[in-house]
Amino acid sequence: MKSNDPTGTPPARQRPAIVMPSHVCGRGTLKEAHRCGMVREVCDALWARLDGACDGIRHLAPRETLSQAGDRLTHSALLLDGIMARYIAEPGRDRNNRLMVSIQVPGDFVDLHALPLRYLDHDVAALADCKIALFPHDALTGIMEQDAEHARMLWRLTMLDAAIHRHWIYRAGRLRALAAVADFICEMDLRLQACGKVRDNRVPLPMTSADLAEVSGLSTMHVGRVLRDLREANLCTIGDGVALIHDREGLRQLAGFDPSYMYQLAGQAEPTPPRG
Amino acid sequence: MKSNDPTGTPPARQRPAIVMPSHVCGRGTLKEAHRCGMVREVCDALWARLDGACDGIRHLAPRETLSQAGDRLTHSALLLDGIMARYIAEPGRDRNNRLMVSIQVPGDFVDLHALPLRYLDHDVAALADCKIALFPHDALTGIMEQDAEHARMLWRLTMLDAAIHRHWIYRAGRLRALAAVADFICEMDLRLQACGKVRDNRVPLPMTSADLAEVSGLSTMHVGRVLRDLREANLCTIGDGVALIHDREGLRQLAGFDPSYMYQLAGQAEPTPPRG
DNA sequence: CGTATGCTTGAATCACGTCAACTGATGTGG
DNA sequence: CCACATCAGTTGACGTGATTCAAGCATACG
Repeated sequence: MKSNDPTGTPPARQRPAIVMPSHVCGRGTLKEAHRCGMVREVCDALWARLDGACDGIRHLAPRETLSQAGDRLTHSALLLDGIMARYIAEPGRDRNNRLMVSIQVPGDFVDLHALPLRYLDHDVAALADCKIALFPHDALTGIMEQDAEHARMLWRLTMLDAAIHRHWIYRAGRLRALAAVADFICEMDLRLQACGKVRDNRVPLPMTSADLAEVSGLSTMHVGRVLRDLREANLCTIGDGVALIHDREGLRQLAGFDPSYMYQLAGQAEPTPPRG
Repeated sequence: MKSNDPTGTPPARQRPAIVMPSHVCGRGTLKEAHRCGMVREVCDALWARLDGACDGIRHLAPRETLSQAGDRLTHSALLLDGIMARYIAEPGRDRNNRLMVSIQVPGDFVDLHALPLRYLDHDVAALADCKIALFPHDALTGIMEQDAEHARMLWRLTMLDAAIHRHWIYRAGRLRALAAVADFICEMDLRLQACGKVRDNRVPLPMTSADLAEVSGLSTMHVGRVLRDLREANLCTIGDGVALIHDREGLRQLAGFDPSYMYQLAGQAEPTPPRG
């Protein structure tokens, strides 16, 4: 299967894009507990249809690769538990020079954009132990054909992803190291709150300094300095798979954080669009 | 109308989101010449439907704003001629600290993502004189309802946009000033080639150093230094609204440019996904 | 017990930002 | 016609934020 490859030799091309579900599935696979975070937006009817379309649950080990750039994909995955990341590694697939372009939390579709695109421009991998639900593209196409409102919602989910992409461009282009890391923590805080993972200001964040470097485009060592500064400023303590938020307001102020780019997740009422 | 406001006073909220078409339109508005660049992907049937759905052509002056973050949008626009940009300006709408998160060339839908999102997280403005075709969201929804294949194609167009977003994240996070600007030029070269705007290696690029600074997250003056370096390295000469490519291969090598993130636009055959 | 992995620290270097002054082209009103 | 303003581009000096390299030190794991 597509695990991380310690031999360093690139996996042969034409790797089987076939997914091996660990269970045979069908109606009743998706629990109400899985309807968290971004996927909370879908209506009951669509959720029921997705439940019927799901044809597998799969577990991923930490650092395990789900798909690579260029793989022909036949399924898309909803992240049920854990945390996953998407990487661009140009040129020549240099592992040490890749950048994280997206991160997914429970309730996110990890690679729904592969439905209209058929293959992706980036790699998808698990950061921690993960559980995903698999949906054949044929079944998703069927859902789109039967109800345009459902098609619009699936589209919308990928557009919320794109809105986050834009914010990441802004972060990388305009924010300094300290503000950039603070901004990322604020985003993860909010997104993990939305799927009920934050208790007592403890944000579960199974990422090393090296992971944060791949998010922010900084060097690992400078990330370490930034984390120390955030800790000494009594804003938050990051490490051991947890971000402990000491001063949420201070952290947001430092980052200049405005959550409106996350639309519903920011907790705003739809009819009154945010204004700066 | 929503022009750039020299008085400095922000336009009153609840600005009319109503678009004033300069012509009354209908079938026959879209010419075959407008089917260039990204929109070349749409099939004849969808193109005909879009033609029927178009309810206005609008001209924009350089620097004129089409819409601002938070505006409730009722139309989406296809760029027929000119060049447009999308900006994030946090916090507090500081014009001098905004970043360009996207750029649109003829054949791009400028704000199709507003259809599932209803309002946007960023501003949209013209860089040069522009001509856009307007499509009411209701009519686009009608197209989606009638043919799921068309819905999938509209979705796909926005996902190609998102793929470019991801590359911009990569550029901002991983590339140094020289490589980043070179990379941007390579992208514009390719995209403007795809809409037939490049003749004799002259890429029409109506952007100032300040615009390029807003693309790359650099200061205006450092952009100036980078442009000088590119010129003295005999790679390309940028200025006066034109990028003159002297050595396309050298430029791509400097940037580490791999166009596969632009999918069809990169000129690859669909059945053989690109591999690095 | 040795060997990764993850975090830390310090010093040297470099890339980029900032400030200020200057040029040349364009436009405007008297 | 000239005086003046504006804007795009350029240059040089200087400050600083981030990278890089090297070394040290835990913990976890074979």
